[in-house]
Amino acid sequence: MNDADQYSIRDLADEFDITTRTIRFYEDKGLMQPARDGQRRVYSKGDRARLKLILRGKRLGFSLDEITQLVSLYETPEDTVPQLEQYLETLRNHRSLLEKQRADIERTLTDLARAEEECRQALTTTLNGQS
Amino acid sequence: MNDADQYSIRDLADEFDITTRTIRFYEDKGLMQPARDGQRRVYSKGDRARLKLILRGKRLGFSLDEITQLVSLYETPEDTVPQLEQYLETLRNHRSLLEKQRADIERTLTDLARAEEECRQALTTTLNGQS
DNA sequence: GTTTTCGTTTACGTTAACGTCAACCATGTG
DNA sequence: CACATGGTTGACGTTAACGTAAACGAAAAC
Repeated sequence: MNDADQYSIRDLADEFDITTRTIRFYEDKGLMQPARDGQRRVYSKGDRARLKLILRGKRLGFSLDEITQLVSLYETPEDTVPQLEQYLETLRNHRSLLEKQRADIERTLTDLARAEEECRQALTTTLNGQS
Repeated sequence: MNDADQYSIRDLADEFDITTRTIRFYEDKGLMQPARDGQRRVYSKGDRARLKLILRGKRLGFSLDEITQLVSLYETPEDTVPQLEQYLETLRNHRSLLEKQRADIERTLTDLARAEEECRQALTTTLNGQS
């Protein structure tokens, strides 16, 4: 079951270092809909990519509800003009949110860099025996 | 009570669009220790800055426990060599974590840009009447 | 002077995101 | 065939991060 675009639930759990419970939970929440071989879940490459997206969203601090939105963004929307425009709107919102978050990170990194510098200064001073 | 580096709990709650309950909760967790005027909490400029840091951490998806670490990083550590080295270590860990997170954001932004492009293509195609 | 307006403590309620456990197939291995 | 292995569906437990409500104190407004 390891070749040909097919993954068991354990394959994915091990690869991404999460529990099978977590994966089933995501399915409960409607985030994934793997195929079945009889009773067992069978995951395709697309399912795997989708899970990857979900976990990326988690790392970025999004809730599962938000991730539901985010993930559905990557599926091609319907072809009517109002739907496309709605879709574009949602895309823009998510982008601006992420850009704010990136700015937050930049600020924090700057702060950390300053703290590191001060710390190194203190270390050399201390090592030189100056009280 | 609005001038001279003094803020009431409501001032801060309104400014940062959170509830007073949240601020008191952070205090319970040891994240803040405002002064008191009799029974009432009085927040200094430093307290306000600290709260700002906490909220930034939240936006970045950190837990309050992690934020406790992060915030304490900005206070000058003790001056013994092992403590300074421990401090530097923690700083580096946080930095690498944030850098990973930034990379995640870049990837997601790229994906979003592609989705936006496809969407705009679809829009012009649809507007041109091509089925 | 009393009645709003803020604030305080205490305590129980709630939601998201899983963990944990039980009871039950299915299957392949000795 | 027995049984160990891996998966499945409930169902209840747990933790973090607050929400909400009660019961009270103080001070500011009418």
